Amino acid sequence: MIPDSTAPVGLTVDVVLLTIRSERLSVLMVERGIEPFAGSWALPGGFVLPDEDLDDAARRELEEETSIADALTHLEQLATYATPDRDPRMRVVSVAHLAFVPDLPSPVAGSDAAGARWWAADELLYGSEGVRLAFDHRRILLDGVERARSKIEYTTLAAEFVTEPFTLADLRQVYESVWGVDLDPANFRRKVLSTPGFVTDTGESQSVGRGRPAVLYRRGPATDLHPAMLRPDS
Amino acid sequence: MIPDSTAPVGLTVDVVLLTIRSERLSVLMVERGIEPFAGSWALPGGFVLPDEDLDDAARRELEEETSIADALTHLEQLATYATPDRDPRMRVVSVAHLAFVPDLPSPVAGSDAAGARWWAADELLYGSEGVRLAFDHRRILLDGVERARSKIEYTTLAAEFVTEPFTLADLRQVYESVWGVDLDPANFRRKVLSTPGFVTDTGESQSVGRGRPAVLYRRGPATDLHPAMLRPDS
DNA sequence: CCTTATACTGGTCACCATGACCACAAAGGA
DNA sequence: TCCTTTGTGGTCATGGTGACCAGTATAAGG
Repeated sequence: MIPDSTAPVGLTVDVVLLTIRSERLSVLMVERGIEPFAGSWALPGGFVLPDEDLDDAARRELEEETSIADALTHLEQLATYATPDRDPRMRVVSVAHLAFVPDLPSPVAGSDAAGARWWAADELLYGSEGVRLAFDHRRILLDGVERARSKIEYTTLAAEFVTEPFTLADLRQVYESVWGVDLDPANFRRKVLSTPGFVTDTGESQSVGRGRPAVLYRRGPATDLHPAMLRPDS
Repeated sequence: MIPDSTAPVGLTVDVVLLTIRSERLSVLMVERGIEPFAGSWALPGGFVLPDEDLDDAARRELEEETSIADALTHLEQLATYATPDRDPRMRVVSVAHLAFVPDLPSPVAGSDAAGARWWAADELLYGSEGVRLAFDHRRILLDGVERARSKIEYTTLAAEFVTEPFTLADLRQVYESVWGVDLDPANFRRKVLSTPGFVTDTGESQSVGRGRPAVLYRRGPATDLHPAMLRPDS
């Protein structure tokens, strides 16, 4: 019971910060300037301070490295990664977190790290280019994307990806980008409006160029979807 | 980036091991013999060895403390708890795991710890008796039970709670115990049998006293339920 | 100015899963 | 031999969904 046979371990947090950019699910990454994995892209994160809670550390690191000062309305724990050799320097246990923000909450400027930018998730995960991810961050990113895909099925968290006010097409675009499918506009509308508290009508409408103007909505008080939004096969 | 400002942290695993005993959802607990929290009940667990993976540590601790040698067919990570003052001795980060076993896989004998026994989950969580739980293990247990409740909705993991061969009544009892509801036998049967690969028919049947004998089944190859098993309101 | 393309809105219809039942079968116990 | 109990098989109404169609409201183009 006494930790005499335990090696020193480092405790870190990493954040999978997702958004929708140009109709694509995107993730914030930081280019590493030092070894190991210098030049590779890593999830924003870092060591947890003494007496600091995990979610506090996640928010602080996001602020320091990427100046995303936006109060993250949703930050949840994703999973913990502790494979002994995942960091060549020492044993490091990383508690990964998952967060959603609307498109372009801030232009990722004034960053502490060498460089921070948004990457399209599938480009980073399945792109043929020689993009290199640090540590086991590819696995973490895979788990984060999968968690996001299932979370928007049975919660209203998809609305965290859009700025208020938004149209039902905006919200539908979130589902289509995260799931990688096309949804029928009419059926999607019926589903969202039949869920009490998912969105609230503002009465106003907006035209974005071609097509009939769409009614504008805001996020409603509901947090769960019963029954869930069904994800099409492919 | 360099961990110079980090305090030493201890890394532990804790396991929420659930089963069904006497038609009640039950959890394996260990009585602590030493301070802190001597005399309180704790989840089985302990420190992770150097170069040891988290799930290996969880299996080893379960073996050491409770002699549950059964190869756990399902052991999943639950969540990580790292509140700075959760252990009065030092900062300890605990990665909680969740596992399901059939009723009475072994009588919890030859235990390393002072005492290990099964507790009915609701008795431990909401009982009026003066049962004391160590550390933040009440919160971990709450999260584990909630995870189990939702997991059996959309996976076939409920079958991990029964010994083969089993009747549909046995499987239904799992859902009723975990969810705390009553299910219609006929509708439950239709749902299970209409899900390909949930269970496989053995052709044999068994009589357990009163009532018509029930057909015996084994676990099928399916792992997911589409659509999910619906949990009644209350 | 009129036509066309585009996209949001509103509706119908068939299908499927489900909940609430009902009836029968097959065992044990009084 | 009832009678109770429990598993099995079925019907029926309801609600959510996918597929589809029609109408409306805007911008772009001739």
